[in-house]
Amino acid sequence: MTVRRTISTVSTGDGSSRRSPARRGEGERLRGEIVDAALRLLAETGNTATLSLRAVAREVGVAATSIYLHFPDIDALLLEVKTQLSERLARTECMAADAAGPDPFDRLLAMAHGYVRFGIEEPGLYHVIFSSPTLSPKYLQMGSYIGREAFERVRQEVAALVGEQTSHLVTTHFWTALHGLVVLRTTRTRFPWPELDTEVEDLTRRLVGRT
Amino acid sequence: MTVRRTISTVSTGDGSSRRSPARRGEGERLRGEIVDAALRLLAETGNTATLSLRAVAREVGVAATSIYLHFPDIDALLLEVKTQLSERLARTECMAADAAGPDPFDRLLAMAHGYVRFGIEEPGLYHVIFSSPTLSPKYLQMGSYIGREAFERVRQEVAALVGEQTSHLVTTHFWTALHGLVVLRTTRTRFPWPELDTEVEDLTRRLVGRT
DNA sequence: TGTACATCAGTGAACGCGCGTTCACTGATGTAC
DNA sequence: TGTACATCAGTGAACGCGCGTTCACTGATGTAC
Repeated sequence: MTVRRTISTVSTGDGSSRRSPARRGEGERLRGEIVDAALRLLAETGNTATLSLRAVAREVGVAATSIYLHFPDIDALLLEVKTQLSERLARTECMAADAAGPDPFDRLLAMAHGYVRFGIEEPGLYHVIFSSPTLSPKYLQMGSYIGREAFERVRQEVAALVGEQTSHLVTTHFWTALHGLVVLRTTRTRFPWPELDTEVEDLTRRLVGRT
Repeated sequence: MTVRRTISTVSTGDGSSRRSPARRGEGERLRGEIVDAALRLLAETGNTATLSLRAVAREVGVAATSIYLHFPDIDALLLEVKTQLSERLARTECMAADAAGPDPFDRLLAMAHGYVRFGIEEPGLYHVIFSSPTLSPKYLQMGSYIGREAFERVRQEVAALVGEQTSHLVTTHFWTALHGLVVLRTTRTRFPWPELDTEVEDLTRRLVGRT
C-alpha cells in the first residue's frame, strides 16, 4: 500500500519513505538539489577528498543510485560544484569593484576586500575552489581555466596603477597574497592576526607602491 | 617451521613473512619507520584526511595493529609528522639566512627563497604542514604553536628594514604571500607563472618598500 | 473515449573492498634463583 | 651453570561500518491507436 503525500514523498506504510518522481521534463530538479547538498557538505569539511556519493545522497534524501542519473561519477559533481563556486567568487569581486567607483586604486582595494570577505565568510567553500589535486586527470584541463577572467579583471586595475609591463607580475603577487591570507586566517586561528581591513589595505598599498 | 633471515624478517614457509622483533629497548626503531612511511605516503597525496592507519602499516610492512604499539591513534601520528616537517621547514629557512651574510635584506630574501624552494620541491609535505583542520581538537592547541619561532626570526630581519612598529604587519604579509605562492604554484600548474626567482625577489622588494 | 504501451524518474538489495579497533596469541630476549 | 619465568615487540583473525557500483525493479506520466 502506498499513499501520496502533499509535498514530494510517498509513505510506504512502514517507516521508510519514497520520493515521488519529478514530472516529465523536470528531471533536472534533482540535479540542482544534488549540487546544493554537495555544497552544504563541503561548506562544513572544505575537503573534496572526503566527500562521498552516499553522503550526498543521504543529504538530499534520495537513494545513492539516484546520483548516477545526473552525474557519471563524483568528479563530475565536483567539477560542477567548483565551477559554480568560482563564478560566485568572481561575481563577488565584480560587484565590489562596481560599487567602488572609477578610481583604479579604490576598485582594486574593493576587489581585494570582496575576495577576502568571501573566503573568510565561507572558508569551506573557498577551500573547495582551490583543491584541484583531487580531480581525476580527465577533468583537470577544464578546471584549470576557472578564474582566468577574474584574474584579468584585477590585472586591468593593476595595470592602471603600475603600468602594463609589470601588471602580470603584480597581479600574481595579489592573487598569491590574498589566497594565502584567506587560507591561513581560516586555518591558523590562534595566530595574532592584524585587524583585517588594515591588513588588506596595507598589503594592497605595498604591492602597488602606494605607501 | 621458522627460519631466521639476516635482515629483519622471518619466513614462515608459505608466502607470508613475519618481522623479527627489535631487540629489547629498540622498540623505538619501528616508531621511526612508521613516521617515515607516513611521510612517504603524505608526500604523494599531500592530504592528511585520506591517510589511513592500514596504509601506513602496509607501507612499513607490518601488521596494522603494530601501529598502536607506538601511537594511540592516527592524529597522534599526524602531530608527530607535522612537528618534524615544521622543524625541517624552519631549518631550511634558517640555513638559507645563515648562508646569506649580515645584510637584513639579503637575509630576508634568502629566507624567502629557502621557504619557497622547500614548498615547491616537496609540495605534498608542505601541504601537510598547513592542513590543521583535520586534527582532532585534542591535538589542536599543540599544533597551532608550530612555526612561531620561524615567524619571529623573519620578523627580526623585517624590523631592521621597516622598523619595529610595522614589522608584525609586514611579516604577516610575507607569510601569507609566500604561502599562497607555494600553494598556488603547486596546485595551478597551468597558470602562466612568472620566473620563480624574479617573482620572489620582486614580491620581497615591494613588501619592504625597496623598489 | 478507452486502452495498451513506452518512457521517465527514482528505488533497494546485493556485491566486494578498505577501513579502525578488539582480542587472544606468539616467540625471542632478558632475568631471578 | 641451568632453568623457569617475565617482559618486550609484534601478529593475525575477526567484528561492524561506510563506501562505489551493478542490477533488476517500480510506478507515475505521457502517447499512439
